[in-house]
Parts: sequence; structure tokens; C-alpha cells
Amino acid sequence: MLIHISTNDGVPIYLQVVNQIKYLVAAGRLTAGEELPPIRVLANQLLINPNTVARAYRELEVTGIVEKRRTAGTYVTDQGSPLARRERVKILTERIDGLVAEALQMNIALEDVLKLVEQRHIALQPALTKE
Amino acid sequence: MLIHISTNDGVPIYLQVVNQIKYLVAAGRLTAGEELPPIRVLANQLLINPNTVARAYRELEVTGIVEKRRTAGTYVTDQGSPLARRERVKILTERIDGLVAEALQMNIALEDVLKLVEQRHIALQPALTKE
DNA sequence: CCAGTTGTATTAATTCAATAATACAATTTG
DNA sequence: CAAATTGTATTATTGAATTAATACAACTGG
Repeated sequence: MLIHISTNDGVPIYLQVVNQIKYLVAAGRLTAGEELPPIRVLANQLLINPNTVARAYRELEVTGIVEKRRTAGTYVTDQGSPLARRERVKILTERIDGLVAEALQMNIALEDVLKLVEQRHIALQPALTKE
Repeated sequence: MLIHISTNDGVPIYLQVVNQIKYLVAAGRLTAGEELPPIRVLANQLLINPNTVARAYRELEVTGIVEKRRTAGTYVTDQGSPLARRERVKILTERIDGLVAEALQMNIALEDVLKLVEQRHIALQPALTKE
């Protein structure tokens, strides 16, 4: 499992796990039905406490990214007829409208907003062990 | 000074003070050059610790909303200061982080997000009549 | 001038989220 | 069926953020 934890970057460990698994799913590196490593296995691999992984998995379950089968493991959920791209774009557009409106009100130029989006995209991108 | 503090709503007291003063300034109820109540006076009025007000004032100073004249009091600054911009960008960045994270999860590419931002910017731009 | 008022500094107490240690419960067959 | 493996629950520890207690320094303004 391609996850990398950086202690002391301010982001809680469990959140790093959540975000990176989300990313893996979004990127298609983890597909529906696929089993995630058992809590203890992943914890061992990342050198973190099993409870921390458990918390991340719980978070992912609530989010609907993952499904737990008690003693049989944790699996990536069928993103249940994932929203058509158009739907996703629609949802995203609402969020963008809020952003743009606020930027306008704050008198921040479009170019600056675009730059920020790029910067934050890079910043939030989990360290990709590219291969 | 029209500020109301609600303990135990999860928002730190100093932040409540900061936000409400920001609002008062934004709403024009506090204008440039106007003096804020001395730390102890406001603390007394709100039934909170003077240090808490001090922290709020410090925050507002860093933000550029307010200016301190050591022993002569604290005054609303002439807005548009460069520091105010930094604060606005900070607020905007939080919003952008949420956007980028959601786009990642939805598997929408950065380029598409950028395009959307541009499009919506144009769409939401009020008819420009003023600089 | 100099008393009173201003913001500041230092330190401590408190609270809360994050992480960890450990024992438990369930159920699959790793 | 029993053993091994799964996630769960409970409790403790840690560290950072918030609030507080208290003493300080400096300037204003009568």
C-alpha cells in the first residue's frame, strides 16, 4: 500500500492515512471490492499505532469510501454508480461559486486565486511515490 | 461595543472577539481611526480575562485591522493595508484547500478545476462599471 | 512632573484532540 | 470445531491550544 506518513508536518497521522487512501481510490489505484490491509498490518507497515489506522478506517467508512466486514476485513466500496462526471462537476461548481464570490468580495484578483489553487493542489497532493 | 460572547459553543473566546470586531469594521460600525475600548475595559464588559482580549487585539493587529499606540490605546486602521490582504488570502486558502481536496476525491483534474474557476469568475462577475 | 492608564511578558492551569496500551468480541478459515 | 485474524472498546498518555493570574514597562495627559 503506497502510503507515506510524515510525522510533525502538523497534519494528524490518521488524517494523512484518510487523505491518501481517498486519493488512491480516486486515482483508481484502489478499486471497488479491493481489500485494504488489516489494521494491524498497515499499522505495522507505517510504524504507527493500530488505533490510529482504526480511526482512519472508521473515518473512511463514515465517508462511504470503505466498508467493513467485521472479521473479514475492510473493502473499498462500490462507489455505487459513481456520480456521472457531469454531476461531480456540478457539485464542484457550487463550491467554486462560493470561492469566486468570496474572492471578488475580498478584492482578490482571479489570477491570484488560480495561483493559489495550483499551489494548494501541489501542497495537498500526498507524496506520490511515482513509478 | 456590541460584542456578545457565548462560552462553550466551541469557538475560542479570543476568536469570537476577533471575528465580531472584524465584522463591526466590515459593516462600518467601527471606522478608521476610531479607538477600541482598552483591553481591561472590554474584558470587564465581556466578563472575560484581559489576556484574552489582549490576544484578540494582537491577532487583529497582525491582521492589519487594528493598530496599537502603546500606551495611548488601540485604533481601527485605515483599511486596505497590505497586512489585511495577507489575512484575506489566508481565509481564501482554507476554502481552496477544501475545494482541491474534493476535486481530488472526485477525480477531477487540476486543469479542469482551473478552467471552472475561470468560467465561474466570468459568470459571476457583476457588470463592471467601476474600476 | 508623576499618577494613572495603556499594552506586554511570563508563567501556570486547564482543556481537548491525537495517539497509544491493552484487553475484548466476533467469525472466518488468511 | 478451534485457532487465528478481524475490527472494537476502554482507558491512559501526551502535547498543543486556550484561558488565567500576576507582575512589568512605558507613555499620556492633567
